[in-house]
Amino acid sequence: MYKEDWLTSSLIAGSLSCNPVLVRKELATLKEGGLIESKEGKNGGIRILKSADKIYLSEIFNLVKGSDTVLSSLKNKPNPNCRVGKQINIKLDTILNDIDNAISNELQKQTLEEFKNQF
Amino acid sequence: MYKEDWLTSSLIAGSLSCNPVLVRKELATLKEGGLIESKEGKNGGIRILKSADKIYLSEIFNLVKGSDTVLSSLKNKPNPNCRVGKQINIKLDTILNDIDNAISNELQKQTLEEFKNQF
DNA sequence: ATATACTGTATTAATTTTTATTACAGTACA
DNA sequence: TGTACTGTAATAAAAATTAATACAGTATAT
Repeated sequence: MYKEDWLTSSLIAGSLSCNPVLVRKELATLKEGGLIESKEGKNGGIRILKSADKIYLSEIFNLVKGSDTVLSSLKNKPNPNCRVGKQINIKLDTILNDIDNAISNELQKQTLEEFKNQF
Repeated sequence: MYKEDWLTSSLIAGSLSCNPVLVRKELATLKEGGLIESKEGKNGGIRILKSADKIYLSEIFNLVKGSDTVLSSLKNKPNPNCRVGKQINIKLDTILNDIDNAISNELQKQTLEEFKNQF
């Protein structure tokens, strides 16, 4: 097993121009989703676990997205005594979920391998 | 012409629990798009210009969205000496635009009138 | 065994973005 | 001519994101 197999969070962070801790946090999500694995200790790091041609961009999207809808976390607090306000968030949430699904469907058209091969 | 025809930014802001100035700014976009009209001066305000059953939610989305893509403003600045970094934003932008289009298509399924009638 | 270099995670600080506030010129109405 | 709006700019406050620091736990190599 070569050292180069494992990318460190520092290396990735350098490439992205961001903080290694942020990388480790975000990648924890991909790890939970089974897309990558990580190894602690010296010469450790992160590497892809699932074959890139089996990873659709939608899978990454849905993992990273988490439980919120993408376009809003619906933090507005309308008047519950208002006939519309009482229901608006429920109705909006339906649309927001439809949007998430539409995005997911769009991203299902391309695998990570296909994306990679553009370069 | 009745006073009630024109909603003031304060009234709308109250209903949304936000600031009237914010409402006036956002609605300026809808005005440019021809969805609403506004009247200055006493008893002025804002009212819908186009019939709600002719306004698809996609139209509102595209106006409010502006020129950026929804999921990112691509403010990352990858290394231009990197073979991937050099092109990544162009390739990502393609996907981000596809996503915007997918959202727009989804929102084209419903008019404002149909949304309103849920209440 | 022991120094080294990683992950994982928590806490706090800094930065950026969003929203609110204040102010006021311009306008239409009564 | 006073009043109540919009439109817009400038600044302040709040919220969200990102960065920095710290350190326990762990695997490797010597």
